[in-house]
Amino acid sequence: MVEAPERERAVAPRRGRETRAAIDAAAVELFAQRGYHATSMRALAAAAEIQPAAIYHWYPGKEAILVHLQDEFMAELTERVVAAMAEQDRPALKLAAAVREHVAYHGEHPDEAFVTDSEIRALRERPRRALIAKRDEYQRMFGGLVRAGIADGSLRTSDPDVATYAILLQCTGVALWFDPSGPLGLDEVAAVHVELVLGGLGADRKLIAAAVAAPGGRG
Amino acid sequence: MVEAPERERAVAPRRGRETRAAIDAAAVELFAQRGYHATSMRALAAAAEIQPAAIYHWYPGKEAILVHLQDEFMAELTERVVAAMAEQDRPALKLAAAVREHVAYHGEHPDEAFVTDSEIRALRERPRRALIAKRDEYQRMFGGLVRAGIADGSLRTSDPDVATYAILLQCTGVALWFDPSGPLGLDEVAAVHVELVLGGLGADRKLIAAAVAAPGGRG
DNA sequence: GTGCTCAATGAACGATCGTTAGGGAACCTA
DNA sequence: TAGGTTCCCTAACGATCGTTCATTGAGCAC
Repeated sequence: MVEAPERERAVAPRRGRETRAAIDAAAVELFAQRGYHATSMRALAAAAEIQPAAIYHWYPGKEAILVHLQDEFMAELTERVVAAMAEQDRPALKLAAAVREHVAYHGEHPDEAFVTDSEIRALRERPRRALIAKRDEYQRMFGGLVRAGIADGSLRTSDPDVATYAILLQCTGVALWFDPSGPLGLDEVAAVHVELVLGGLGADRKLIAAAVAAPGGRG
Repeated sequence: MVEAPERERAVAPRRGRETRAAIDAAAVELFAQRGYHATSMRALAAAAEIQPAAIYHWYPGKEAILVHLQDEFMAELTERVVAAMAEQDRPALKLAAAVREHVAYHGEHPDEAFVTDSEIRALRERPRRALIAKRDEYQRMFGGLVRAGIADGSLRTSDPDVATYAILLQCTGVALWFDPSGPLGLDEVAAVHVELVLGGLGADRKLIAAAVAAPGGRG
């Protein structure tokens, strides 16, 4: 029998769980840069330096990568914001801490934030509903703080729901434009947002100054 | 000769320019709902009730539909906001008018707004650069108003650039959540945003009340 | 060293993608 | 009514998509 000519196999080193991390990193970057549908499994594999079929050892399919990424982001974001809120007592200061942490986390993880927000529609019914439920619950936290601030007289707005949407949108948007090498640091950007949010809610200057000054319980 | 059995041709009525409008309408809806890359030319054609090949009579390709849609939105938005600004004299009131018009237009055309904002990355280099240039110019208009308001002493912020980003993000976001059948009308939502924006910029209550009250020069 | 699991491979599947070729019916103009 | 143009069709192109298949080499337990 004639032996088939030994073709070299381009064997990637066996990296175990590191491979999964490489897939995740590639997915975050490419989904954010080009979008979920514009990113092929082959492009993902190339960025992770494996063959396309190897992805299926770690994930059941393309959508599962997206779901994993979004779930992780929402969980970590929620945990950090809840923790930041817990360090304050007055509603307006809780809101300020939440805004500060929300901005900081979005500035630190802009790609994850962008993918989580913008690729909801890429999900099929079931996981989409689940993610939207988490997002809604997260938003209700902020809404509750706005209402509590109004109730105790420190805040004021002609519509708490609209105000809540506006607050979250401007803070989430930081992920779209913040540049770590720009003139302002993340904590400065966060402070500006605290000022904008509380100002928009009619807080008095002393309260705003106090909220801007307090660095998330670390002071 | 044997005649081939006459198969029925599914002939759509000739609609001329109406067909183009149907393609545009289908594109706005489907691009907004599923995303540009997730929308096939076949899906577009089905929604417009024509065959896929007919699209190429009106557009040179898929990207051209997106470009047309985005250009039209940016042009109309800019025109309306510029006109609204022109009806006021003081910077803070110009800003309020711009915010009001920006919110109104986004509330009226949420799909177009969303597609224009979120599908920039789907464009190839050339049209992407062109759209980004228009968007940046539009943003600079708002930035100029913020700075002018600071210069004349009616507004105040610790960073005009961050404030400008925040203003545009919260107002643009109205396209994401506004529901015409909801409890608030578009002009009410716009008024809330005027209040939030000017409040965030430290305007005094009299100024805010004046800006909220003035319905875009019609009073 | 023998057997088993893990992590990865090359090759191929059917489906769908954007696009094009070529033709024909409807409409306008003269 | 003849001729040209407009509008839309059917059919198919090559490329690429997400995914599956059978297989293989490395490393570990006994």
